[in-house]
Amino acid sequence: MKTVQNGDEVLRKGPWMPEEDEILVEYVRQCGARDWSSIRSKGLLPRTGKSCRLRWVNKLKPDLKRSGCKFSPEEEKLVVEMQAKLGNKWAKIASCLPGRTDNDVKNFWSTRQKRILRALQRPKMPSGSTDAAADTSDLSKDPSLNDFGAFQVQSPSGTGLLVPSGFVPPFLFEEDSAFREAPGHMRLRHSVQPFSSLDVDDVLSLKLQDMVAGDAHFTDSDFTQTGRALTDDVRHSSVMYQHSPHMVTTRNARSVKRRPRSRRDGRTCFEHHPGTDGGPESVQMLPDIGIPLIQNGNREFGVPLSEQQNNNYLDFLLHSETSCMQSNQILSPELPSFLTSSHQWEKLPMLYSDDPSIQESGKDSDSCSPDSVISGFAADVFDSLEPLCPAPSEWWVARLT
DNA sequence: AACCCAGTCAACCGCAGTAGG
DNA sequence: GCCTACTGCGGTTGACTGGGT
Repeated sequence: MKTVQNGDEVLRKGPWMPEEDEILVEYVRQCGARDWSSIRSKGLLPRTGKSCRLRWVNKLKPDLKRSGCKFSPEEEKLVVEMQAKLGNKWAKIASCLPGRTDNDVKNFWSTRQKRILRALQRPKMPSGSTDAAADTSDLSKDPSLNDFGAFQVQSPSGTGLLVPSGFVPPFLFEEDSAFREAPGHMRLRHSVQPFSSLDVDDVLSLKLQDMVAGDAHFTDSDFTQTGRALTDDVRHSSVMYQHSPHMVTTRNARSVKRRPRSRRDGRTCFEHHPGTDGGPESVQMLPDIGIPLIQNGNREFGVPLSEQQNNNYLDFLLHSETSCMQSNQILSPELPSFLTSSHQWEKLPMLYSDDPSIQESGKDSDSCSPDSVISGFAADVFDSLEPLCPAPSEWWVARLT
């Protein structure tokens, strides 16, 4: 219990005592749930009006579900749906959930978000990879993996989200004429402006189909409507990421994947593929934009296309993680995405196959960690990268502190 | 048993909207 | 119209707890 001297008065803060609750309940019974500040002015309780109201609303009000009562699946579903619809309007959402307060909903949501963050941060290592798995148990603490295998999104409040680079939604990348090499070609931007309207929740709640088809998001008018877009938030880099060199989109969010292409001077550039910018055929690109319907040995696994189209990005991530972990596979996007353009990379799935013969054919290293895989590559793999490309450590728009 | 960590919950803080003087 | 107090909301923090090591 904390007390604060406020002039002649002593204000009490911290946990409420049962006696205080009784006084408050009695006050509400007599005077109604209003004039909270008069509780203090009448000398009933040494608490601020705000504190009294909060205690009543969150704890003492009749018909509240008792604390510890977990959200039912129906409640969860409703919260998720309403949050997608309304945003963080906890009070509004809570009003649709009998017995729940805005605080309940808020806490529920933040817990859920943490769970998601952890799920996204958790590396998907093949079984039997012991040390490597332990060493990378938290991607965010592994700078080398960050440099090659992940991007981070940070909310204005500073909460970071780490996403394997292969999962980087392509719309996070913006075409920039300054980087155009020639008509039909473009280099990957090194200083991509993050679309500030895309905070973590935006990304995670996207419908996969929309991501590919480009129907739902990110027209210029959308940016205008969001108000925040491309303005201060951008300058403050509320979204921080590391680019995934083979994924680029145009300004109007036609999701386009451009595969690295060798140039005569040895540099890598990215070729525009007409017909991949949002038409129906683009749905077929789901696996192609880093969504892991990936080849592994002779198998494909991942989420059926029909299901992908119905899921949002978050659902998809969790689903794919689960399915891949169940089959002891590693998601290919966990690995350095730019290397997927290399022929050297093609043998990587073998490392993660559960078929020993396939494993053997691809194995030239004891460990299966992404780092060890990278170090196992021939040096010339990196020669094919864009020479002007800054070091991975410089890819960040800003570094998490 | 001690420690660590994640999850949960309660409460605070700051800000914005509103009503009343 | 301006100021002030009140109220409500959303973000954040810190205490507590339980499970795992």
